[in-house]
Amino acid sequence: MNRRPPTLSDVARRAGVSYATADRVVNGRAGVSEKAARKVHAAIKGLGYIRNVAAANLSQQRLYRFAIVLPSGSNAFFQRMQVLFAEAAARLLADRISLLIESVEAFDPKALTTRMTALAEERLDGVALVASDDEQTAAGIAALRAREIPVVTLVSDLPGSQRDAYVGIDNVVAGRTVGRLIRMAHGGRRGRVLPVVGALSARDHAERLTGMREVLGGDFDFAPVLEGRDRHELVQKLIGDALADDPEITAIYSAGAGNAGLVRLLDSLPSQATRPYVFLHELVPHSRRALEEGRIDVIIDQRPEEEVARVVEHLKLLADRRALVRTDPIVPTIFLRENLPQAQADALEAAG
Amino acid sequence: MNRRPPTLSDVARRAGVSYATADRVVNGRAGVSEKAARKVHAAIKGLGYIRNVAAANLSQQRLYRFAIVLPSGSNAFFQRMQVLFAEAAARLLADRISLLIESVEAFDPKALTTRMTALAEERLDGVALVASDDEQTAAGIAALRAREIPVVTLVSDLPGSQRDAYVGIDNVVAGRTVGRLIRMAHGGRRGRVLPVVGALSARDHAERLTGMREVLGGDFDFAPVLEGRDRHELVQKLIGDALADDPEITAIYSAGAGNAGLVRLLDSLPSQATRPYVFLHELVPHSRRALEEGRIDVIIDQRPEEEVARVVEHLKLLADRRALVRTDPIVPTIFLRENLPQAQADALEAAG
DNA sequence: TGAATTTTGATAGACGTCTATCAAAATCCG
DNA sequence: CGGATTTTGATAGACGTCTATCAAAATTCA
Repeated sequence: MNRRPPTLSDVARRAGVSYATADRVVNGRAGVSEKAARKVHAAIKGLGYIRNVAAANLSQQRLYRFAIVLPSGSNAFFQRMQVLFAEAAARLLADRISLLIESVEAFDPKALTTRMTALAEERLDGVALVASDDEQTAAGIAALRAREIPVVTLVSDLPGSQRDAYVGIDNVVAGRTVGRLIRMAHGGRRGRVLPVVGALSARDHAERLTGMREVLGGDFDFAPVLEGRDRHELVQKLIGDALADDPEITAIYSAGAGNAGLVRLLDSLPSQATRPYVFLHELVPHSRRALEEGRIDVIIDQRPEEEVARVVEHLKLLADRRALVRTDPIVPTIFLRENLPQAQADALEAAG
Repeated sequence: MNRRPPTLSDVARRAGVSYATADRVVNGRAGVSEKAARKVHAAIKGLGYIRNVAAANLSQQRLYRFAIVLPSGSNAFFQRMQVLFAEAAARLLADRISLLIESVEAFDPKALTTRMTALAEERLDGVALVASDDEQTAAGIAALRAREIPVVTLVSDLPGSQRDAYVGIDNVVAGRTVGRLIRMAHGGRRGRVLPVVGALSARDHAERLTGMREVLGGDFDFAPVLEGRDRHELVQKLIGDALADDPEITAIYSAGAGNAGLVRLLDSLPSQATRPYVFLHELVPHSRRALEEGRIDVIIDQRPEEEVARVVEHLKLLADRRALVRTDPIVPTIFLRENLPQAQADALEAAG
């Protein structure tokens, strides 16, 4: 019925060459005539030969070594991501995969580049990093690639660079999604939206606003964009002032971080007054609590668990020189009070 | 720096026993004194020994054989699932995992049980199946478990049975989510919801309605529940009649299948009239198209891609007698026109 | 104590691939 | 044609685990 899968010896036999020659072909070593190579490839195809990765890894005592570079700091989202990578690392030991989780100062391209240069010296099988949008980082990626180390960008992409893949959401799509939700929440009525970002120069934040505007078009108007630098206190103060100044605001879209400040502010509002609809990004302990308690309405999440899984999957495939699967962007996920993931609750609490 | 991971020989040496004894301990074979077993376990812990699965599988020429049992028929959701499993099967060959994808007549517990009995005879390493809610199925699961074949339920659970795990959404949660969205879409105004299911006796459909009612509470009222038997024509006719009879309806929640009929009906409505909000389940070609064209508003999806990935992950872990990870239910995902996954579009078209 | 039983040790071969080596054969080039 | 070069074949050992076998040692029990 189903007999044993063909081995490389079977391939060699069918191709009419020696095992050594077949081996040279599949491992791309030099010194094989074209004719022989063709015969081997034909045999591989004919038999449906698939290299036994387990045996291969065993024979080379292969240990996959991947480095993950995350921005440090108090950002709850990246703290969560770090926890998830640490958990993954523990699990992956059984598959002989080791993750070196590194932190670099956030928003510091020089620090990132320095770290990348150091990593290029190590015998790594792949690197994942949160790219910042500048040439230094692009050069760092190129340096890694020059040493044949695959590179995956995470959360924030650098499209012009030589990275092998990007794992993260499409921020324009995320913004459009929020736009649609804002429209829904207004139930056909017009409204006035207060956009809040970390900085307008941050590509991802800007893209999110663009997306939102695409959907809300001319029907809605917008208060001036606030730049909260992703800092809790600043976010809290700016939004507080804006709401006090402008009673017409019906919705707040916070496209950046620093949302603990936003939540604190909402907390301080008189509870009987109708507050604006609030939309923000990333499911972390404080945003989760705010959603559960009805202080905010929607969280758009990029599902870091899925991102972590995909990063590892990509790095493994790249290291094995296999084709990538699931290269489509992560779909931004909408969390309401009702569909909050249960299991995460504990993990989030423990982490935060 | 990082030296080679400990092998079972290292464990034996440290425990002061022979390799053979250590091997007997880790593989649970008889004929080992308690004292020796304790020493070996201590050494395993002390060294942080992790069995090299690659080597183990190699030595046993292990080929994982999993069976996936899906309901056949024209249901677009299960058609998609079948495609996803077929794709996964091709990929997994490289990891020496073979998936036998089987179909049984939908809604036919006897057919399912017969198939399960047949599967219990095969040398399988695991079975995943869409459980139906009856004792025959539970007995079938028990029969598989009696032969040490792990069982994972998929999409539809059977909590009382001996299944090792369930992969799917919590339908009450899905219903609550829809409830919240209906509430949002009404922007604070009251409304009247038309619930449509395949059958009220179908546990998942009933649970979804329960969830929705929990959230909409007393503020909304409900038209009588329609039972469309998951058949396009019936669904189309019933809803058409209901809408004609009851002009107060502001929203339709279709918790079951047969939504091609719903879409056709919406198509036939006069385009200038304001139609009710429409919420339905499962992203498949016709529902996707309807959402893109603005004929419906929201699709709640259980992300079959993720379910497929988890099923395989669970089966593999169960076969290796390792601990399961990610046992929390799948989170129902909200799709709006704006956050439809791009890459899927082609696959869905190709499949449907 | 002595025989029966249980536990332990030592070891060999297999799984499929990789790496390396050396000799033999085929091809190239002046 | 003959020497240099390239290509091929044959094969051995390693990776870590599993399975099996056989003999030796320890323990149990009458």
